[in-house]
Formats: sequence, structure tokens, C-alpha cells
Amino acid sequence: MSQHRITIKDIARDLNLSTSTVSRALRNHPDISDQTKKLVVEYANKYDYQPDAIAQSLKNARTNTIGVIVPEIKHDFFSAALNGIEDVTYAAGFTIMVCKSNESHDREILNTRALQTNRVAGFIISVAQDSVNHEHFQNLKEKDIPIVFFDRIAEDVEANKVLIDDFEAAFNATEFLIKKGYKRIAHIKGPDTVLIGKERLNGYVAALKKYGIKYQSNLVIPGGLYEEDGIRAFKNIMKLRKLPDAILAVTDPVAIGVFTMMKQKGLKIPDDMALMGFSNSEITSIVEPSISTVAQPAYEMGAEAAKMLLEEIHYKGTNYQYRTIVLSSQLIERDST
Amino acid sequence: MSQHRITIKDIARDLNLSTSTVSRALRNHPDISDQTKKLVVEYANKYDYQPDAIAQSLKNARTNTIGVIVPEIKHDFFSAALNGIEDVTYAAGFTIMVCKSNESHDREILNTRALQTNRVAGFIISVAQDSVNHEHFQNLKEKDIPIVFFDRIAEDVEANKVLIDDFEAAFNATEFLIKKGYKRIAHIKGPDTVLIGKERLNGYVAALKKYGIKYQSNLVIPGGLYEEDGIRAFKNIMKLRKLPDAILAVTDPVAIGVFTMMKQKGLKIPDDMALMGFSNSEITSIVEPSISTVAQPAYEMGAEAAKMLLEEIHYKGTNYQYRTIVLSSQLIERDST
DNA sequence: TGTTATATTTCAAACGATTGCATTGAAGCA
DNA sequence: TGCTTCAATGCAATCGTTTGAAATATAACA
Repeated sequence: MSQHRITIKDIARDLNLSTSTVSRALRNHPDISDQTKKLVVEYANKYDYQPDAIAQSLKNARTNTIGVIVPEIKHDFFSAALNGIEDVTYAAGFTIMVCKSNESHDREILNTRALQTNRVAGFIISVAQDSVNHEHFQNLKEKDIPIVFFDRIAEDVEANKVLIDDFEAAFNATEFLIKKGYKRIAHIKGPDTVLIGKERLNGYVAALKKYGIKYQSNLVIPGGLYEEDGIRAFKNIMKLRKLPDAILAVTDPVAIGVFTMMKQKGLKIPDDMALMGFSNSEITSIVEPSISTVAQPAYEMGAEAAKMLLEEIHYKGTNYQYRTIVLSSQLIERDST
Repeated sequence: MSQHRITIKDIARDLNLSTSTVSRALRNHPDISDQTKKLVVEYANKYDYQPDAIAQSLKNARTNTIGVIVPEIKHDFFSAALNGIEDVTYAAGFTIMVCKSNESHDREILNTRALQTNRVAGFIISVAQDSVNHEHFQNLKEKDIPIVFFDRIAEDVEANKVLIDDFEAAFNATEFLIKKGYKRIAHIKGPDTVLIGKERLNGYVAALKKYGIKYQSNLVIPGGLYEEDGIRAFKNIMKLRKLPDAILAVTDPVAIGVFTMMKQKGLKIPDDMALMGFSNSEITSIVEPSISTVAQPAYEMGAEAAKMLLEEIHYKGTNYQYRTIVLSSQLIERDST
């Protein structure tokens, strides 16, 4: 019943050749005569021979698999990035192993172990929110396993990186709000552990400063990255003695959380309060009023990360130079501001 | 620099033991003395020994990897299903290789080949829209590689399957619209190649019949599965001599396409026309008016598919019985109807 | 015909882990 | 002392492929 797959040995036996000859014939080695090559290749095609990637990997000490670790899959930004990664790696004949850290440091560690155990040729990682240290990444580096970080960078790890200029993007977004005439702009910030959170906060602060607006710490609301964080933050905003007239949320999901709360409370957007998100999730363009946001090129970030990783994997020289690619983000003005 | 990973051989050499003893000690084989076990295990921990999954796979003729093929990643339904799959397989010590068919038959074939080459222990598949035949799946079956299909089933392949009762769900949705008093209910259908499309259409037709409403073929609009299909279909609907008073879309993305067009055309939802989607994407609850839809338990479908697959992989008996799990869908009434 | 060069092909080891079988050593017993 | 028994360990083959080196066959030349 189970006709197990045909191997090089089978071909060698049936054709009265040695496995080495078959192997070389299939890889078009110059030593092998055209006649033999033809024979072998035809036989291989006839019986649908496919080399065993596992055996090849063992021999070559390297797989054609890329390990990908993301905090979450069901999230427009990450699923778009995964699309980009998959397309590029697929085109290069690689396969991706996808792990999800669930924003947990421990699970991220286990993910790196599992993927390492599977000898992936390299890693593409977006760091978990709760990642308190990066020993597990340093560990990979010590073993010379290439890593590319995207969006959620590990600052202290030397590696290729793909990101947008979060500082600049937040600066522009804030500047935009200021120029629109908003006076009390609140910012719902991300977790302190995540670099993008810090950068975006800094951009916000810098823009206020440039326009001579006094920075008020009570207008910076601790938030998070997801919808429930936005909901929680909004409730805290509503407790303020004096309400802001605009909110800059650190991510779109946070903005969505705020958005639903605003509607629920009967607040008019943008008249009572303006709202701005971050990353141009599909949803921000469809809700009403549509939400202004900063478009992050998620697909491209994934694709660029994959390209860089493949480049590093194939690099043969001695001292490889890490790069950081900063993709441009784009402010998208909609009805919420 | 690159301190390559430590192997059983290294341990054996350093401890003056044979590799067999080390291997057995690590797997807690009864033949090995406690003293030796302790020695080996401590040494292994000290140097962070991790067995090479590739070598193990080669020996065992089986990996701890599950191959997943979905038509698309950036889609609420699939990314939620992927979450379910990842959680279950992760808990079982398996890793997933994710491929995306882009709804293309050819790419689906190449995906199955690539994953097979990587000797995945089994497949979880949602069939591509353009999949014209299923030889590549039959091929896997002949090699006794377990497959579980979810949502987009291959009817003609005997295997485990996870789906919702699309017929019933569409029937209920249509019945619901009828009871709400809608008289001319149009249906934007999916591609004929996809089973869920056919089933949903049948459910729609059956409900009309039950309530003595004459089936009008011009109210069944060829659509597709995605937003652009909805947009296209809506344009065709607007060409009808007599407009429908409700639209049942085959998927949420299609409904979203219709939704944006309706807004653009200034149609009042649900007064001018009601709208109903399929699968409860997050977005349907946030837009205004919110869109009624049929909730598909996407995460659970993925999780169930993964559980079934693991069960089949671990099955030791002789004649395995395939099952089809039908998860219940739930009609969610919102403002669009 | 013997020698050398060249074209093909085979041998054998290797990748890292597992496992049936053989070996070793010590204890137990007559 | 010789034999058996049993626990503990080692040997060697194996999974499927690759690859340096050796072997063989063929041709070419003197």
C-alpha cells in the first residue's frame, strides 16, 4: 500500500550504478557521461524521484528552511509581513517555519530552541512585548545563525534590521495634528519594553517641543499594543480633569479600541476628539469616520527582511556588514482628524 | 568563533563513553546505570546539548513538523485558523511549515512537493480556489501521509475534515432575512470550484423554497471570495432592472466590498438594502452600521484540524476511520439587517 | 605492446542519532 | 576453578545524500 518514496539507492540498484554516480548525474556533475545522465534523469522523472531534504540537510549541515517568530499571527501587520516573507522565500526555494511567541518571553525562547533544533538556515524575528532580555538571540549569534529583525527590533543585538523611522513617523503625525489646530494632544503609548513604543513617544515629545507646546506627562497614557489596551487607556483618559482634543494611539488596534469606546460614549469624531492610529490596518479605512493613520509597508518589510536574510545566508565572504533598512512610512489623512 | 553545536559524539568523547550509551542515557533507557545517566544528563545540560531534529528525523523517517497550506495568510479567517493550528501543534512539540497557495493550483502542487520533500508528518490544507483537480492530494494519500482539510474541503479525497455546515448556515441566514421581511434577497456566490460556495448557494436556494419564494437566477450574482469580487458583483447588481432589498454575500470580504460600494453610492443600510456576510471578521463588528454575519469558529477549526491530524499521526492501529467534524456556526444579528 | 593521459565510475566515509546484537565484567553458585 | 547469569556498555549498521579519493576503463601515443 504505502509505496514509500523512491531514493537514490533504488535508482542505483535498478540501473546498476553506484549511488554516487546517480547523485552526481542528478546534479549534473561534469564527470558523468551524458549517456548516464540521460538514463538517470529519465528514470528519476519516470518514478517521480524527489531528493530527501532531510538527508540533504543532515549532510550539508544546513536546511532550506527559514524560521519566523512573530508575536501574533492574526494581526493585519504581521499577517501582511508573513505574506511578504513567504513570497520571497518561496521564490528562493525556501520554506518557512512559523512560530508565534504570543508576546511571551518564555515562549519566544522555546521557539528559538525548536527552530534551532530544526536547523533553520536563519531567523526572521519580531520581538515579543514581554521579551525582557535577548540572551536567546545572542545565543544564536554565537552559533553564527543569521537573524533579521523587523519592526520589533532587539536594539542590543547586532544583526540586520528592517523598520520604519518610528520617531519620524510619530513626529510627523503629531506635527500634523498640531497644524490641524489641536491643542491638547494625548498619546497612548506602548509598553516600555518595546522599542517602537519608545521611539514613537519620543517623536511625539519632539514635535510638541518644536511647536512650543508644553509637554504634559498626564497626557501620555500608558497603553499597550492591542485593542483592550486602547479601551483601558481611553477609560483613563476620560478621568482626566481636562480632556484632550486629539489622541495619537501607538498602534491601530489601540486606536480601534479607543474608537469603539468613543462611539459608545457618544463622542463625535473628530469634533469632540480627533484620533490617529498607526499602521494602516484595513479596518481604519472602512470604519466611519475613517481613521487617520501612518501607513507601515508591512508586506514590504517582510519581503525586505526575507531578502536580507537570504543574502546573509548566501554570503560567502569574511566580514559581513549588517545593515538596517528604514522603510518610509506615510501619513494617511482621513476623517478622524 | 562559531562554536558549532554540541553533539552526542562530543559528549561520548569527553565522557569516555560510546554514543549508544549517551543516547540511551539521555532517553532514560533502563539498561543504563543511574550513575552514568546522571553523568551524561548533567554534562548535556551544562553544555546545552540539544538533539538534532534533522538527524532524528532521518533515522525515524518522520519529522515533528506539520505542513500547512492556506490560500492566503492575511485574511482574518485564515490567520485565526493558523493561530489555532500553531497553538495546538506547539503544545504537542510540533512545528509548522506554512505555505501559501495564493489560490493557485500550480503553486499548491509545488507547496505539497516542497513540504513532502521536507518530510512533514502530515498536512493541514485549505484548498485553493483554482484547484482544478486533486491528484496532488491523492498522491500524498498513496504515500500514507495524513491530511486534514479544513473549511475548503477536497470532496473527492478521503481524509479527515473540519468544516461548518455551510448549507445550514446559509439556509439559516436566508431564513433569517426572509423572516425579517425581505422579499428580494440576492446572493453573491463564490466560485463554482469551491465547495463552500456551492453549499452556501444550496442553502440559500433551499430556504427560498421552504418559504415559497420563487428562485430567480438573476438574483444569484457570480462573485468570488474577496473584496474586489464584492465590488464587481455589486456593480452588476446595480444593473438589475429591479434591485434586491437584501444581499447575502458568500464571505465577509465580499460583504465589505459591497458595503463600501453601497456607502459610496449613498445607499442606506439596511433601509435601502440589507447586507449579510459570512465568517464574522473583526471588521464587520466595527463598521457602521455593523454587518450581520455568520460566525465561523476559525480558531477552533484550526485547532480541531490540528488535533485530528496529531491523532492520525500517532494512530498505531490498522484501519483508521476518517472523520468529518462539523463545527457549529452562529448567526450574528447586527445593524445591517 | 607498453606507458601515460583522460574520462567514468565506484568506494567509503561522513552528517547525528538510534538500536539490535555482541561483548565485557562482576557476581553467584556449584 | 569453572560455569552461568545479568547488568552495563560498546560495536556497527542504518536513515538518504554528498564528496574526496581510489579504481577502472578507454583512448592515445611512442
